[in-house]
Amino acid sequence: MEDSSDRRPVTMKDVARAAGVSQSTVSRILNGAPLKIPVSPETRRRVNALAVELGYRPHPFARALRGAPTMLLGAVVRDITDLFFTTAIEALSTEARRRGYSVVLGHAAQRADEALALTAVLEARQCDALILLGDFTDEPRFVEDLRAARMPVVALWHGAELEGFPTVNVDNRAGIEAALEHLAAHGHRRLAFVGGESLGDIRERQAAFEDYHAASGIDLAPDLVRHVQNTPAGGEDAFAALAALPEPPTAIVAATDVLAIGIMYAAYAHGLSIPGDLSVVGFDDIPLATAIYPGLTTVHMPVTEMVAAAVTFVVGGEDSEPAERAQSFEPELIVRRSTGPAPARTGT
Amino acid sequence: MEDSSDRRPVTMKDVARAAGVSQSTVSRILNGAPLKIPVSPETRRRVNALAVELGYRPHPFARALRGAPTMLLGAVVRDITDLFFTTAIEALSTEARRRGYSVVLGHAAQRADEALALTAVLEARQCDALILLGDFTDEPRFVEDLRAARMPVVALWHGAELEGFPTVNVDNRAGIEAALEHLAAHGHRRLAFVGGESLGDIRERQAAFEDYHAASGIDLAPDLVRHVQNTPAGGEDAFAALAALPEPPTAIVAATDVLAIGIMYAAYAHGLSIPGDLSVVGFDDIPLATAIYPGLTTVHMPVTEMVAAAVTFVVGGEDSEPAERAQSFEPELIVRRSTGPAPARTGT
DNA sequence: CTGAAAGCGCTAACAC
DNA sequence: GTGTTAGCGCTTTCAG
Repeated sequence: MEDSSDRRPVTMKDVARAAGVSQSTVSRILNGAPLKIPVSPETRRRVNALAVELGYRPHPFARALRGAPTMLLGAVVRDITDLFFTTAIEALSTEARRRGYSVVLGHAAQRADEALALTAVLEARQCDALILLGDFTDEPRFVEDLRAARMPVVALWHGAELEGFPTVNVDNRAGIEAALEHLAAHGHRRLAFVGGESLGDIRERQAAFEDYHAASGIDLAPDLVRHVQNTPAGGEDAFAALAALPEPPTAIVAATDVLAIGIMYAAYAHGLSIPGDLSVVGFDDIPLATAIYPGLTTVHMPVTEMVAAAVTFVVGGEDSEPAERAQSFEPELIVRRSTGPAPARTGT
Repeated sequence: MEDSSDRRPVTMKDVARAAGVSQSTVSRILNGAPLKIPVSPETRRRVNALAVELGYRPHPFARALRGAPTMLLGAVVRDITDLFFTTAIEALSTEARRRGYSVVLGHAAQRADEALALTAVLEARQCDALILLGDFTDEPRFVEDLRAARMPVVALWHGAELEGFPTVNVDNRAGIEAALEHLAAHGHRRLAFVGGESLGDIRERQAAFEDYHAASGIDLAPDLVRHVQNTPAGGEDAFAALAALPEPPTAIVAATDVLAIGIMYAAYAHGLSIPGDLSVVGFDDIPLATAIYPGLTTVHMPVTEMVAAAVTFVVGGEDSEPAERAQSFEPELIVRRSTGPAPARTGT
């Protein structure tokens, strides 16, 4: 059925020779809108058949050379082991394929000079666009390089504006407020906040937490706001510190689910029950959130939609163009079993 | 300092014009081994300086067109949300960058036809090589396409041989045996095995589990081997089934840490303490394993080395070439707190 | 030591 | 309708 002389890739020239037409005719037929360009149906049929039979595959680099898009999307992720970004990348990969793109991974290493090297690789016209996942404000040289690069860039979950680039974010304030109102309705009056590095989303979530206290007149001891590494281990550290307080909180708002998981484990290890002794709220709604006992109450984001919006920003819309340079999506509080009424023991 | 006419990418022609030499001279200078090719030191110096000053960047596609490697590694992952593969990808990304490569993600979608589409993208000479992460035997058409593609392919954690491709695997049998001996030393005589889809690594781990029982004359009720989805939720399902048994196991061997996590949660929810009432062993040693209460005893793999070996297979060794077409690495049991003596209640 | 020229696979004017 | 011709940015003979 197939030619067994399967040595060298089949080029247009091969197809042309086989069909007895010129190479450019083959190009026209294989590319142009089906019936837009003037070619005889007969030739068209013959060439198409031959192309399939010979197993012709366009060579993307040759096309790219001619100025065609590479159909490659560069994804730069702050920390690819972060469970949240893992799901984000899956969504991105799916959305990219849906549009015919592939994703080139550029997980930003710890070291600044590596992030730099990254630009060189990704910027070298290899990708049609760059998608930043997470906050990069602590990588100023990298951002500077990006600005110099002539390539569409979008910042996803950067948390705040990234001067000069379109951004797609979640309304962190609304998410935190929903969580706090939920806790308040359950009688919690002594709340703690645990976050990772004070960047982007985290910073916004913390600000919302603090503002809520100020607005509702609840006293907020500085000890109740903790910064740790954004890992379960970090969450454990934070719990340890909070549990050691003279008057521990009855509820903890974690800036991410990853932290919440660590907090819950540490609470169990400490002999507490959840939500009996302590309520915990997360943020992100990673898949693990449903699989963790007793189910994590958390703030869900429309990840798929956000990713789609980001892709639209950089490679152009599917239908209508996005209006603004910065898009914000509304999150939703998902109430599971990790939150409940404040324990009675709470003092006046 | 910099030219402000920062419009179009700087090509060799630009550098040549600026230096007053021919474009081919620029090519020679910018590529050839530093002093191997005959060019006057003076010209060399001037061209190099100009290249930097103008911000010249080689265009990889033009090079690729000429037959140069694309420096792109395609990574096809069964399930990119799998916590284990997440760490694997990070390792791969790091190793790739170390060698000057970038990673193109091709996470295989659920649906077979999508996995197929994958080939078209990755096979089209975009990548220098393909790295398969996980088992793909249930995707025969994909594997078939791979075989037809003229591109180096290696299977990492495919679990068993992949007919025709080099493979890099862990010695699953040794890992399971270490776990079982550890449990046996603690007096456990009634053990259960929980695994995901019976593919690759999972199948091997299960076989080792069963063989161990046969060899040591321990009776193994069929009910004690469960297959569930490879997620924490799957682990919970498995635990529920095992706990409902007339004589539940005193220890559970999970084929992956992800499952172990679900099992542990379900055990807590069931009122059990670990390892007091139940011992749990995992496999993989994902980062979460240390961050989970009370610390998961699990089988660790030399991920970095394995990834490096796989890359060496497909893009050539750094120093010496690997001898075999299939490499196997030795795992190591990491004992944490999720395993302990079998509870006294165990019947005779 | 260096320039001219060809060509990688493909697209796009421009002829006929 | 279809062939011819350039040329994308780069490497590589082949002449000087």
